[in-house]
Amino acid sequence: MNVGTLLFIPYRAMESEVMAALAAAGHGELTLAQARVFQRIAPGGSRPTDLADQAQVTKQTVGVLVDQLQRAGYVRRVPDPTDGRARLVVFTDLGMQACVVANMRVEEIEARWSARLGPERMAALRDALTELRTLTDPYLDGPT
Amino acid sequence: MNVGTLLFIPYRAMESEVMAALAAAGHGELTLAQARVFQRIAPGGSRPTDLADQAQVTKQTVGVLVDQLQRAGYVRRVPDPTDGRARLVVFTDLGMQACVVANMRVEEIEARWSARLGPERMAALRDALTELRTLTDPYLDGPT
DNA sequence: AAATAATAGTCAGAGCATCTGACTACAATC
DNA sequence: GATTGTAGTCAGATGCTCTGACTATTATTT
Repeated sequence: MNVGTLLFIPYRAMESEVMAALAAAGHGELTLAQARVFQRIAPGGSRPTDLADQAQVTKQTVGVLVDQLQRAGYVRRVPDPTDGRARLVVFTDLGMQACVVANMRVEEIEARWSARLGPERMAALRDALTELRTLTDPYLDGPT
Repeated sequence: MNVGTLLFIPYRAMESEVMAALAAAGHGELTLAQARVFQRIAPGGSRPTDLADQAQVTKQTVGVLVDQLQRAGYVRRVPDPTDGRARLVVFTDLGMQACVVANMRVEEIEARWSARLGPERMAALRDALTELRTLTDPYLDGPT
């Protein structure tokens, strides 16, 4: 089985489980596509263009998804004080709550993985993946 | 950065590069969704239902994508000799050519990753991911 | 300072992917 | 032989994503 598929399996498993945790916490209206943008919003807010780069979709797509997130009450758009053309997508209180739910579940999953592999191998896995970013992440020189 | 995202980055990079290699080899009409089903077809043929389980989409979706692959000449549907209800999706010659192109590129990418990490860490990465499957792969008890 | 080019974002329209629900055909079980 | 389960398809609807065109603002050039 190729490494690409081996990467995909746990990635997809984590994603599914986090979506389930969100649904269980009352955020069932969130779709996967919305969540993929949502999770990339920085604590201090992010520009739609940056979100598009990171999620590897067009900025039009991000625009649609941010519209939906905004209508559902998870984010707001505020003007970017440093650039009159830009706007920042920031969390609302509801959005931050969802963030907490998701992050807690991510930690739980990572703990489970670590228990299976042992702390050293888990750390080695993380290190290896981090190093691969230098080869594969087109977005390494990202925004703040 | 959470491990889920770290898994996603190289996965997506490999996928994109393989799609580019296919396009460069004249298979530019293949879409990502088609390829995700296509790559899971076993050498001896696979049932649509199995493909759906592995790709984690509904069998209706697989049906649509297999229709497209068939129309494009990459696969054929043949009756399953062991079960009158079932059909097997098998590669055509063109399909096998595309397979070769994809597999060669996968090997090339894995070699590049291995060169970066060193053979031991690459092997450890593969081992760790394989072991995680026991926790995360709903499809471990798969078909032949 | 004015003109030009580049960047951030939005609007409109189209196509593809995916789902739910309902259905047919065949197989397995009782 | 009747019932239940499984493989697959058909139809309809929704959601995601894209390309192309546009406005507003900023940066660069002359």
